[in-house]
Amino acid sequence: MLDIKWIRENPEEAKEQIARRNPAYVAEMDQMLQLDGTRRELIYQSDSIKARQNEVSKKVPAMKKAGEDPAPLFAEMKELAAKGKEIDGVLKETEESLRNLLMSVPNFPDKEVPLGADSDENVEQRRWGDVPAFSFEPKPHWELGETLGILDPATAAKVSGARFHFYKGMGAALERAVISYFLDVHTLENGYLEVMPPYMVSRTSMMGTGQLPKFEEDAYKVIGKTEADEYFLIPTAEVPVTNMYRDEILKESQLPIRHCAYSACFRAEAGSAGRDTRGLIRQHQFNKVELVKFSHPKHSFEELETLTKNAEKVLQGLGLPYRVVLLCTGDLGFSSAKTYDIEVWMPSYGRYVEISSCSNFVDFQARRANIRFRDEESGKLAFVHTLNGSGVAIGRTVAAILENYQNEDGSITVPDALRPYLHGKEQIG
RNA sequence: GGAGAGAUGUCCGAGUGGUUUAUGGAGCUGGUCUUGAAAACCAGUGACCCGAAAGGGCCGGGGGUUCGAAUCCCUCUCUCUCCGCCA
Repeated sequence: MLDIKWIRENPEEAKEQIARRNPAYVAEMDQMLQLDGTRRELIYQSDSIKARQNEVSKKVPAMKKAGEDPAPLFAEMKELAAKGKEIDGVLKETEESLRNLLMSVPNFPDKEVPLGADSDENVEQRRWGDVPAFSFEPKPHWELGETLGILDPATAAKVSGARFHFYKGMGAALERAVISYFLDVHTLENGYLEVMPPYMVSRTSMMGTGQLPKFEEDAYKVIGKTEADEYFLIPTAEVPVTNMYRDEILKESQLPIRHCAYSACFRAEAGSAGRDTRGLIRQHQFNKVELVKFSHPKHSFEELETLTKNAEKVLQGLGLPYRVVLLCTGDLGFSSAKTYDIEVWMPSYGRYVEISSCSNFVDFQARRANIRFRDEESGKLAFVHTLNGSGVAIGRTVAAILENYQNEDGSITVPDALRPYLHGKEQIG
């Protein structure tokens, strides 16, 4: 959520900044300013009436004490109450409209984010590792997985539907090994505290991180005994882990807080019909290790750099070639001010494929979720900055391992780092 | 699922219809004292919203009763205690 106070004080700059993302939002910014003006006028009227009510009401006990009859005052009081109720009704509607608008406008892109329409205009930052040169025609991971009997989408389609997978035997073990390896790197080497979050969260939590209200069709909703007994399946562990600190006031000395979390993730993939229909790339349910940080505003951009490097480290550990791109304004996620995507080399695609997205949300999520800290210098409460990134997506990692480590006979060499997690096994198939 | 209790400012915690402009502590800031610190004492400081300020509003969310609600009623959300059930 953007800061309406800042927008009010810097309307032109606010419009310029939001226009970098999409000029269509400029009109919404004007609408916001108008609603804010109305709101403030109504608050002034409402507060004036209340002040008068309090003033008169204070006279009543004094008059009673003096033996006077306070009844003549009651006529004005009744009138004030009726007027106040009317104004408060309009005020409530205005505040609701303003809030809805504020909740549905995306974050300002950071000034360093390059201007661009879509992913073609993202800017490559660096590459790591050598793209493997095969002496044979490399197979896509879905073919390798089926031949090896370790991936079974057909049975999953029967049991659940499209975009689900059964992992079997060494496939399941490999997925599990990758999860353990990533968590070990992040907890033991990168200094993150592991948490295991709930997979179902409240509507309020989904609002807090920005998935709602705008992207409800992308989420799976779970209804219990009654309509009010409503949960959302988490699309990422970012949601429960960020909301751990919702409505909390942190001590400055606690910052930065760094958490890593493994979770299954659930996405409806609305609007992506026909894309990546084969293999592990785009599933309704997938596994992911997520990194989440709560930072002092002063240091959040440095924290984004280290977060990204922490995520890169696990790919380096597995020897998977990747590149890092800085997303342009047109490709930036709703809540993010600045995002680096990490893309792993996928031989079947003949290009790099997104495997992690590392973002600094600055105070956008913290304002929605009301996550604050006491600034020791000023003694004031201020919003923290939240960050998160995949560290990294498990299914896509397994796909990348199968493809990059495949041998001509269809077997897979197990990367060194994973062997301890697979009882020393060096090869699959 | 049954029964009960509760939600007040950064934290603890008073307040059950009208001088409460929300007691009182703790914390934080400044001062006195001290070689320094602690303690003690003095003063200042409270979330959030509107306002340039003065000031006003604001006691979990929403609704109601009343001339007047933190206080009474309804409702929602959450927390705690006991009982039952259960991996």
